Amino acid sequence: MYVTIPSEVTPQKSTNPITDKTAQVCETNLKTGAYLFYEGDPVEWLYQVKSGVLRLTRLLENGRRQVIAFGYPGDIVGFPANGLHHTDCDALSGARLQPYRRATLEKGDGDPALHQALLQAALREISAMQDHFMMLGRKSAIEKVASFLCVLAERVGQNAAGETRIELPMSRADIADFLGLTTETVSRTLTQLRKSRIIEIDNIHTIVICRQTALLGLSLGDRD
Amino acid sequence: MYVTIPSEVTPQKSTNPITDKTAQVCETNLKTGAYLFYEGDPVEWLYQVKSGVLRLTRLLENGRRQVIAFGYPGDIVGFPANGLHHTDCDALSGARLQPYRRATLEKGDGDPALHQALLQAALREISAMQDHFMMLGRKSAIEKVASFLCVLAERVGQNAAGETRIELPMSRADIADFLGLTTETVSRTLTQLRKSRIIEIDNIHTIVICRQTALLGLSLGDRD
DNA sequence: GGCCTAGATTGATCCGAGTCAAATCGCGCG
DNA sequence: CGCGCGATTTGACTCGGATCAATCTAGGCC
Repeated sequence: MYVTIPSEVTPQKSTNPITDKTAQVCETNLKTGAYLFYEGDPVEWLYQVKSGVLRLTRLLENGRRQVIAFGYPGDIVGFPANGLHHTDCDALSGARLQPYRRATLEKGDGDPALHQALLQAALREISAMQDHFMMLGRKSAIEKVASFLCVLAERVGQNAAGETRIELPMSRADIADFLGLTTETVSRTLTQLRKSRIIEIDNIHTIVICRQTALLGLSLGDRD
Repeated sequence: MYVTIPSEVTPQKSTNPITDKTAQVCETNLKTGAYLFYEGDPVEWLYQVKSGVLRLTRLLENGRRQVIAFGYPGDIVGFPANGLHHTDCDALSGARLQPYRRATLEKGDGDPALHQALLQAALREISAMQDHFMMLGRKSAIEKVASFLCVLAERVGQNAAGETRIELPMSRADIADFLGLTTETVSRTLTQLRKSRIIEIDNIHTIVICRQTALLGLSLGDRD
């Protein structure tokens, strides 16, 4: 899940499942907390998330961490760079995954349609990451948090009675490391949004967006 | 040019020219300041930079700007997302470019080797952008500037008498927008590096790195 | 040469987010 | 049920980098 600027939602939803009529390999499962791969591992498979949420992280030598992305259903993770994984990847909640052979992306042998789909996914990822640059480089804490919630609402929000409910399987620290903030700042910002009645915090891992338009405005930098 | 963490230079240099024995299309030239494409344009060509430096930028609605990347010789620019360019691109200095048809990347017809090379370039770009995430999200001003100079030194530095000289065709504002800083902070940080005799500022667009090891240390977050 | 101007530098001040610390919450477990 | 511990929230304070403003510099041009 790459946080994109809400105003420019990609026209063709990345949640469309890749055609799996030719899938040679069965889905696999990954338990909560289990690792799918580590940075430096040789890439043998790419994975499309079918259910659950993955976390992709990188560590800086001095212990600082960056959450590169959250992998939500529809997303494809594990693109190789020089044949190797360049992030760690583990499951925030039990996940079902559809593996695709690395050769399908790189050689295209076997299934041209699948090759094509994987290639397009890689190209979309480049674009999504560029959106994330704006986020990390140029947005304030409240804009970052508001953007994050808006994207999640768009991707996995459950609408009911004019409100949108979203589950946050990740910790505050994960959100902080994704947005380039500290846990304290994430927590304070959520409190601030709650106090201005834009969101409700149902429980730590469930947020209800009450005033979507206001949140969207904040994510774009409108003064409160 | 994507700023990567100096300690993990990609083993196969991205400056290796893609085989152009089968290049159907001649090189094209781009004058300083001229635009190669704009955000939203349909992608017809990808371009490999042969000489000169390109600048890829995105604008946020409220005027804030992010420099996504600088395109140095060997880099490939113009990867499509849903068939469209997702950045503006202009030349910081007169550039020679080798165009490749978009179909060569996406369909692979004609030249499988070229298709393969473009695909690998796209995958390397994903990895390079993840490095940049660490930069934008987790590094201080001095670490950012030091990292930037180290990468440029590695990519295009001219070694002489134990010193490395680098040309900066971009303005301080470009560097700032690339690193997620302000021009003032970039300027102050360069002054600070100059005063601690780690670099010399020959003229505004030429920097000499005197103490490469110290600069590398700063880029990794060692306390000065 | 001398002016003009955009870009760069430097200075003073402010503020947002980080840091450090303490209190609180929530859940698993004996 | 009460305990213990990690995650979260809240508070007080600090500081790095932004902001606002004032030079300074170097080309470009007459």
